[in-house]
Amino acid sequence: MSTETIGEKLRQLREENNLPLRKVAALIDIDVAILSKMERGERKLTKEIVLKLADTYKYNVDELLVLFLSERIMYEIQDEALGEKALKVAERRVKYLKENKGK
Amino acid sequence: MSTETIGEKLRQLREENNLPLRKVAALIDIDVAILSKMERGERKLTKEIVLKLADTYKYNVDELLVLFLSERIMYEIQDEALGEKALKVAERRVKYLKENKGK
DNA sequence: TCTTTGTTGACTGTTTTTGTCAAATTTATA
DNA sequence: TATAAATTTGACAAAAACAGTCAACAAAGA
Repeated sequence: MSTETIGEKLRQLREENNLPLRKVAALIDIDVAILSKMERGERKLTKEIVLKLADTYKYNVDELLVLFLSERIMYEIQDEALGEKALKVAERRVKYLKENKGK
Repeated sequence: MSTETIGEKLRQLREENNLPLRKVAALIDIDVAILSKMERGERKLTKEIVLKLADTYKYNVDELLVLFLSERIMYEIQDEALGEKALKVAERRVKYLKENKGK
């Protein structure tokens, strides 16, 4: 099971592409410092940045987005004892909403 | 399936106990306006408030907390197409963390 | 050593959130 | 209806969270 954070994943991708922070930051138009912090989890990523980076590295966008979203979800439940139950309830509700969408 | 929000649930509980906002607000030491907004979903609830209200109404704390947490989770994924997948990934990760807790 | 790369922290301004309050509205009851 | 009780609403200010900019610093390589 993959236990890496999205930040770690993005750093890995950047290194595989042999791109320095400086260049990637320029490509997606943000400050080097911010990108550095995002890769290390010191700053939260945004959906937009994730999309731009997926494009930059030509990497599966959905996989990155799922990782990104799941991390935000995990942040919400932190170390809550009831986290797992809450996840299951949320899942049921999402399914319910999907079935009744547009209604 | 229960599709009510935690706010609606809390309002229902308050009414079942025949308590006016004024009194409950005084009991848990917050402003009436805030409690009113929380019940109607205009203000986000906090874990602390949920705990205090469960106590005030003598209602199952875990049930309310799960509702509370799942609502925050749903807020994170909103109308994301990948929301359901992200939930599943989060679930796997929580389980993984549980198994390896303390390590 | 010089150069490139990455990290860190301070500083600024902006947005978001929070608490407080009073006026306005709704609801219930005498 | 008139009065009181209950609830809602919006304005305001304080506090907290967040985002972008920059320069100094540290690490690693050529």
